[in-house]
Order: sequence, then C-alpha cells, then structure tokens
Amino acid sequence: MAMIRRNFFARSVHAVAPDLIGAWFGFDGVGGRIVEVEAYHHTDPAAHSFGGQTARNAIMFGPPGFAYVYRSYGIHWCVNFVCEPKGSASAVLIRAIEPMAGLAKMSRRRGTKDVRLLCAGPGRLCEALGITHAHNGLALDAPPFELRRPTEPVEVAVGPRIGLTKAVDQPWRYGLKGSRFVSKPFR
DNA sequence: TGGGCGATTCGCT
DNA sequence: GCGAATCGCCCAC
Repeated sequence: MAMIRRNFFARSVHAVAPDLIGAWFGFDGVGGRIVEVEAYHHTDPAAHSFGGQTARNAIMFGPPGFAYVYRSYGIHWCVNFVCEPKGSASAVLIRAIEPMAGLAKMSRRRGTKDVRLLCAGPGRLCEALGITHAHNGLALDAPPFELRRPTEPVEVAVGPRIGLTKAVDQPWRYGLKGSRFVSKPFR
C-alpha cells in the first residue's frame, strides 16, 4: 500500500473525500480501513470554518495534510483531515473505519466487544483510536498517523451528511458501498 | 461575563 | 424513537 503524502490533501475536498474511502488509517498501533467520511468546505454553512477563523478552527485555515480535532457535544472528539490550498479552510471528517488492527485495545477503550460498533461514528472512532485534542494540528504523513492508499479500487456510495441543521441536503457524505461498518446505512 | 448551542452517543421506552 | 449527559466555543450583552 502506498503511503499517502501531504500533497494528496492539496486538492478539492470533494476529490479527496471519496479517495479516502478504502484507505488505511493507522494510529499509534491500531486502525483499519476508512469506510465513511464527510466533506466540509469553507463556503458551506455547516462547516466550522464558515464564520471565519477562530481559536478553535485555526488548524482548518492552515496548510493541507494536518489533523483538525474538535470537541463535540462536550463529550466526544472528532477528527478531520485538512484539505485544499492553505486558507481554503476545508476538511474531511472521518466518520467510520472498519476495525482491523489492535481490536483488543480498541475494545478496551470503547468498553464493547461488538466490532461493528467500535469505530462506527466520529466520536466512537476517536475513542477507539485514542485520538484527542492533544493531536490537533499534527501532520498526517508522520507518526502516530499512518495513512495508505487503497490496495484495490473501491465502490463509493454517496448521500446526505448526518446530524446537521444547516445545508442538510448536500450529498457530501461518502462511504464504502456495502460496508457493515458505517455509522448509518447508505440508501 | 453569561447563556445558548452543537459535524454525538447511549440507555431506556 | 426520545431525551440526558456535558463542556468548550462563540457572540451578544
């Protein structure tokens, strides 16, 4: 599997997002393949960067190829990959992976043995992988991140994003067709 | 400086 | 299917 380099992310977020489906996402010894992501662009009312740069979203306004981690509902962490040229403030939210490496460790962190629920959802994914605010701003092409291109072509499903109150109809959710490990089925 | 709110998850009905 | 948990961010006052 070919390593994903930083310039992989220096493209339209809508080009990067489907290309991430099927890619290997390793983090500090655990991981799996990406089966679900969502794209967020700075012109998108649902994006954190829509209202301009703030202390929280500053990483989104930096160069592509870095991790943007934020707190959701005061409880969960969610991880994004920053895309496009510096200043575009666009990113891909990683919503689910198919758990493949370090299942025991992920199960312990998550408190469940149900492999299907280990990483199905942005909050669950970060809990299983051990991703927190401490990893905000880290480069994606260096440890603890390990991203690799898919070994073979994949079929990508498309649908509306989840849990939003703004721009709900945009079909900017991408998934691995037929995967049991997505947070919600694609129809 | 305070109040409302959110790219969620889980448990109970 | 519904509501609680829980807290940092952000804007209005």
